[in-house]
Amino acid sequence: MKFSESLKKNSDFQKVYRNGVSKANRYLVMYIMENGASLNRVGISVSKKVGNSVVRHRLTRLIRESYRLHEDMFHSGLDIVIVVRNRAGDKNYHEIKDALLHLANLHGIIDLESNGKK
RNA sequence: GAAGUAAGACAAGUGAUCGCAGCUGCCAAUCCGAAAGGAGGCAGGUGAGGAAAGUCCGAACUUCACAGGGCAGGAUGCCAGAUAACGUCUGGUGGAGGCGACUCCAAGGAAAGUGCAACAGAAAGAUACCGCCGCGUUUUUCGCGGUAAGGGUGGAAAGGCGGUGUAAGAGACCACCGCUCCGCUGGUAACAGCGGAGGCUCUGUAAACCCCAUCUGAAGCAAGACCGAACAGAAGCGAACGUGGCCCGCCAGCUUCAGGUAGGUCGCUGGAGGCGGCUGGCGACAGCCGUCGUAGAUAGAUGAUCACUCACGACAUAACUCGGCUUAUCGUCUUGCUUCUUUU
Repeated sequence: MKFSESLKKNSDFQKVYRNGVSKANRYLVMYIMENGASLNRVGISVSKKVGNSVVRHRLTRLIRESYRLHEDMFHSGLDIVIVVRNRAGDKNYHEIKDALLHLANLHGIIDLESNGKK
């Protein structure tokens, strides 16, 4: 990913959970916190309640792919944590992508017009 | 052809675009570096499973512990073999099921001891409820005694079955079968066959405690090895400044050392390896020859979109590596064998 790296340490996740702003819809929960850097850092969390290893890996990839393909639209300098809710287990790419963009729009961190030009 | 049984193979496919992780090659130009090289870029090729799962056994490897012996705990439990090893596998023996192919079996010990056996039933290491027989009484009834052949209960009722016998019965006696012991024969053995003797008096349960025999040190790749910032530590040096009348000392600084945190490198994939052939063995397997190169991430890589085809796609994602076991699973195909039916 060009403008982003992944969020790795547990302490980073905890920091975002504690200090960030959260919004949710049917399938996802998104936590946002400004990190003061020029890059975005993205973390994805899928609980074991959602499904077995295959389901969890698939959801992680769908979210990562959704973010990657729409990276240009996101504002930078943010720490983003995306938590998958239980009912998202059997959803396909388009539903996950729409959920992700919907949440980003709620947070006001994306620029929809740049997508229209592209 | 139908039904079944055993063994094995596969686990939707093709193309295009974008994306991810190692590897190989190239890079005059960007950044770091004295250089090697690295970051980055481009190209090529590779990239999860039959169970990768459960983590139930066994091993390899690593660290720690360790004179020797015993106890406790744990595991295994017919015999012989295979194997690095096993609780796995192979071939047998015995038992259970099936017409059969074939499948299944924690398959040592119940006179060492303890426990448990609900309910039913008269009685569960002992018994007489009904019944049968005898005697007494007697219209019936009732009482005493004998009896396990019959009924009923139960998972299980005192060896089975037929006869002799008897008041009725009973291994009381006899034949056959079974059980235990002894001998002989066959077999490496489990065991089988034959012969003889004995009693048939004492149920089941040891995936209940237990007894006997054999095995067994612990933890696990987040094992562990190496390099190694920062902070704090030790030793040495210590110009100037400060403390001080001055020296030592302290503070600051430099050098070295040990320690081993963040981080990095290794462990990390070529191995008791796959495939084919020959030889030995009933077989598990072993030996020899040829051939193949097949993931190594470290918050954790296999995805997305579009198009087409079909049977419309199950269970499920490597994390040090092997050998097994168990469990989950949409379906497709191959081969051997069995039973039945039809045709010749």
